[in-house]
Amino acid sequence: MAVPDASKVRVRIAPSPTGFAHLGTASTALYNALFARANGGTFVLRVDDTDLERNRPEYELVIYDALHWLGLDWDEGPDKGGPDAPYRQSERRDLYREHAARLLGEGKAYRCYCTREELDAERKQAQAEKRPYKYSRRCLGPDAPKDRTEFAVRFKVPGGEVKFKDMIRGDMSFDADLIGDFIIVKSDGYPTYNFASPVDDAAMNISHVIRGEEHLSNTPYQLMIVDALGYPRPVAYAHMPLILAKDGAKLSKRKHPEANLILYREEGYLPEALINYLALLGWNPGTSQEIFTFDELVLAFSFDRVQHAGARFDWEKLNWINGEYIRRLDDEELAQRLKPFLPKLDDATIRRAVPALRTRLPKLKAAAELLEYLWTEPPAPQLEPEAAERVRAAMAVLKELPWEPEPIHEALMGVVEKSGLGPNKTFMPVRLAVTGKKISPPIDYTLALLPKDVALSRLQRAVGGSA
RNA sequence: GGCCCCAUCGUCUAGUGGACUAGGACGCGGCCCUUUCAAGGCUGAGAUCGCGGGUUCGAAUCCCGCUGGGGCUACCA
Repeated sequence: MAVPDASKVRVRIAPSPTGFAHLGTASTALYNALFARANGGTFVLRVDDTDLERNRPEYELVIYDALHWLGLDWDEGPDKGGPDAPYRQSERRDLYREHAARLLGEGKAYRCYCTREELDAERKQAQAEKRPYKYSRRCLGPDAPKDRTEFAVRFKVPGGEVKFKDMIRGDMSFDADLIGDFIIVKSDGYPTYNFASPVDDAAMNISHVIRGEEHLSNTPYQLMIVDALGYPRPVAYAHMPLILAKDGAKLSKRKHPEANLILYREEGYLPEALINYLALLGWNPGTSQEIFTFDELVLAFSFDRVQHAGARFDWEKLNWINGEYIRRLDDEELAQRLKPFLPKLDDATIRRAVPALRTRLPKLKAAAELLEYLWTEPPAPQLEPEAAERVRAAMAVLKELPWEPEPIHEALMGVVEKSGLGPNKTFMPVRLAVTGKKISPPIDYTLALLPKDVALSRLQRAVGGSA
């Protein structure tokens, strides 16, 4: 084991490979990464795969992929190795077994042969009598069931007061007399979360435990394990406010699509925009700055400006931030990022479209709707005679033009002027004829992006007749 | 039920006893710009600071109670 060095900042995240990359994991990873970077520390990724039912090895990739996309990179992990390898809890079972044996040997833990049914009955009984439930310690006494072979290991909770420091909430204190003896090793031989986590944190010299608020009440459990094992406790904890759904409920993957990180990439949110939004959910810089690069966040972030209450997720604000980031991208960069969302278009066309797209995209995927007319044949519009006349006038000048936005713009303005009518009297029927929609990029771009012959034939078709 | 955390515009938040007729951002309304849609500029509405008691000359800010929300209380993490 590495020599503990209290001055060194080491933080970790410990996601479970359930086949789903959760928004909360990104949020926690972000705060850990920020803290590590700000303190010249190390960011560890540990895979918490102790639930045989739910976890699949191949699901690790889903998490790596999402975190990489967000640019949240770790220094040590199952895929990278490191001084405290292995970083997969399923591969650290000897360590947990060893520690459980030690606790067992010292009388700080004991085998529990109770069945789930018996335990359920105990719990229901307590509930019926309106008394707080704690395990009865049956297996510690003379009533312990004999001739059974399957057992779990329980930690013998010493009771008393458990105190610790939370960087967000200050001094915390829990009454451990209220905590029943909890299971640390399941009957399948795997450790439970509240055992594996503190053992690993100690073994990996984790200095600061930064995680979601749902773990606040777990902390006394884990601290008792650390103490019983004689390890130094982490320097401090930080329990981040939860991200809530729009309706104020906890984000669940079943009910709330926004819980799924993959969705953001698919919809065309920029990773740096999501990071920015996540940072602002539950934290604020104390200034009016809203847009932050990662490096700026490293400098500005501090736990004492973290909110204590859960924060609701808001698509509108995310869309705004994402739009801000999109508008700030230069042409080439925006074209590159747009490519996956416009598979039907060649690079040159995308590049030509970019200036017309920039201020119109709350997310990259919106480009597809705006440019759909380039790869689909729109229905021919029904034009009023007056509108058809405008289209004919436009066609007349368009025919002789170099096919670029500027000349198209100038020529069309000439047509508008001659008509003595508002520009929209000409532009809207042209737009309708070419795209089939009332909304499109500016008309000069709308036309120029289409091959000239295609554009003209659509106009011709709209006024009745062939080209 | 028990324990713990929390509570300011619809949402994210500023605010740490007097500068608060409670500020900003998103969203929403209006106006301007304009070629549709955006973007941009200006502007407006929107919170009796969850409720009730205290403390104080004075409370969004401190204390107590209540209510409401969330978490933990699993051989899930």
